[in-house]
Amino acid sequence: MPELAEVETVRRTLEKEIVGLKIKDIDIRYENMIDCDINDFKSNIKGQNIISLNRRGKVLIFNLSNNKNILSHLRMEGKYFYEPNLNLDNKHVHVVFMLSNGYYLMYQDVRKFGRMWLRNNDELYTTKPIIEIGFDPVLDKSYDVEKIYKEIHQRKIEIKATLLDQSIIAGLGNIYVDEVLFYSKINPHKPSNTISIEEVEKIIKETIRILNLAIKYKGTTIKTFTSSHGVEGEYQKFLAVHTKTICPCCNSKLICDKIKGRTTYYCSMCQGEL
DNA sequence: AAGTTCCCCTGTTAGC
DNA sequence: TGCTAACAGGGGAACT
Repeated sequence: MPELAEVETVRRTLEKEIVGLKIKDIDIRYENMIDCDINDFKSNIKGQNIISLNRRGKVLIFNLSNNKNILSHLRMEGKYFYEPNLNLDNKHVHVVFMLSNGYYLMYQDVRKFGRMWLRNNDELYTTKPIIEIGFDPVLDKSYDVEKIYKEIHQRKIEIKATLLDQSIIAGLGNIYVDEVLFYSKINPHKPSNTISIEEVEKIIKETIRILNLAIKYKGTTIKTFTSSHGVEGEYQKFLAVHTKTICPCCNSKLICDKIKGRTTYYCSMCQGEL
């Protein structure tokens, strides 16, 4: 569920809380969360200062004083809590960082889909997961429309499925991709190889506009299966089609179906035929 | 190289 | 009431 806007909101919140602090110790309670040797992970982190907190696509990057970085992908339900007390009753807390000011940074993930990696500064952008991440619509101030058009146009799958692929445009997930396609007036089922370069430009501009607006409102909070104690955003008030039933533009009934196994909302009137 | 399928997880909900 | 199966979904791995 956290998409670029939510991850950026988490980054901004955490940045104020933890940058400058030292990681005194780390407790990994669910080992599959870590994508490398647990002991290497621990020994490389313990005793390091948190220099900065960055982001690329949906990946959080904790830059440490030993030129290493903790990469964290929240996937579906990952959340960070920064609190003075350790909550051991919470069975969904899988990683605990003990900080130099006595506070705890706890990573909670009900579905356990999240992952963490450890990368050196010099390999950060040339190894997975970040090497797979394409144009970041919020961080990258310029883009090559021709290149993005080519990457989209050479695929035959539905445009929504292509936009969910982080290697072309990064940061869109199931909610914002529906919004972007609605405002771009493009049917999500349209084959990617029938998308024109003008439509690609529209998609990029709407992606930049919508993600920045969503960040302004601290992301979208939609009721998931679990009650969330994480960052509560406001952007759900501005959603045009995702989770809605009536088109805000023409008042016709929205269509709700599946693309790549993802629930998809769109207006067949406003977003045209295939 | 692109596309397809399976898999990881667990809380919630529909169905019997 | 209690059980089971289906479902939700981002992305990686393996395979075609």
